[in-house]
Amino acid sequence: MIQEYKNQKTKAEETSKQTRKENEASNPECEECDGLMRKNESNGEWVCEDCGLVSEGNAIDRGPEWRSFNDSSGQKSRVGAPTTNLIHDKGLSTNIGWQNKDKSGKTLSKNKRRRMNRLRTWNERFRTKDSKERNLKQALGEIQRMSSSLGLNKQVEETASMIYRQCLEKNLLPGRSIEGVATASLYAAARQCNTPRSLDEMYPVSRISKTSEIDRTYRYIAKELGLKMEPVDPRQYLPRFISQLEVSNPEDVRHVAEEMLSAGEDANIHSGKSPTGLAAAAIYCGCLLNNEGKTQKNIARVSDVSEVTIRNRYKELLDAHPKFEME
DNA sequence: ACACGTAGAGAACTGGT
DNA sequence: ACCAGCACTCTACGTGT
Repeated sequence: MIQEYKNQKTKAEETSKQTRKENEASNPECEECDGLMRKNESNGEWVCEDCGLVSEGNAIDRGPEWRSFNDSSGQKSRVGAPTTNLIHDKGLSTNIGWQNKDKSGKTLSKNKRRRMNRLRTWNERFRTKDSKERNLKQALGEIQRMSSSLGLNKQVEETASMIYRQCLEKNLLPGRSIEGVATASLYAAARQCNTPRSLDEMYPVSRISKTSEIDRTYRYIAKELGLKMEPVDPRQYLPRFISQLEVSNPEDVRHVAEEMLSAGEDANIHSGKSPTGLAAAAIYCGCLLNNEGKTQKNIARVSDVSEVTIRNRYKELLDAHPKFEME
């Protein structure tokens, strides 16, 4: 008996370790240096491991509450799951127990039982009170299913859920399928979270019969919600790429790269180009001018951009910069 | 080994009908 | 709603230093 209890305990410890690991994998990235943010469990703040930046955006600790309410037993009790956008009512709804017993465990009288039944019925009606709620419930399930088979993280799921909620609020659903809007939301969310998946990747995991429907729906909701799909600032990638490159003077390289990017912006050669490509090219310039001896191949590997693109972009950047203008 | 250039294919978007 | 064209990036080569 005791042995069994111990086994259970170690099993529970193992699973909690595992979930902690999984949680860490979905930790947000630092806005300043792209390092991994870690949560300080005592106050719920997110702190960057690399630069020490403290994020205020998520200052509320939504973790479950593990504390003792009953001093005599000393057992810790869990108050509830963290709120999440992934459950249609954010997990905040009331549930009425099915046992017809009062708090001391006594069976309820016939009259009270009938009353509880009525309460349950109405509670259920309010919980999924209209078509929107039921709709949302189904869509969020779809989003989670697709997200997991595409290997997207929780952050993307949450973002997709937010987008879907906005579609509902703005009444964009009528005339469109739940599947379509859910898939489009996930597609948009994956892009916003910098882990994009192509439309062709989305198609097989969705329950959509036509490829073009995802494309069309995505365009529609992006337009209606004013989703900002503007390309990210190439500067955002500099610190991460440079640190992965392991150059001797990261600051100098970064300085030159930023200068090149600014000159490129002034010359308006950045529009339509991939931000990672521009960042990689700017870093290549920085390495050349600082004699870091990094090849295009080195940079292509850390930036996930082809050598060809680096070549094309870096020549444009040089042309755009007044200092290096071709004679 | 590296830099550079080119061709052909493919993905995402735009605009015309 | 559909299709064609676009500007871009990719892979896979070949060439020159």
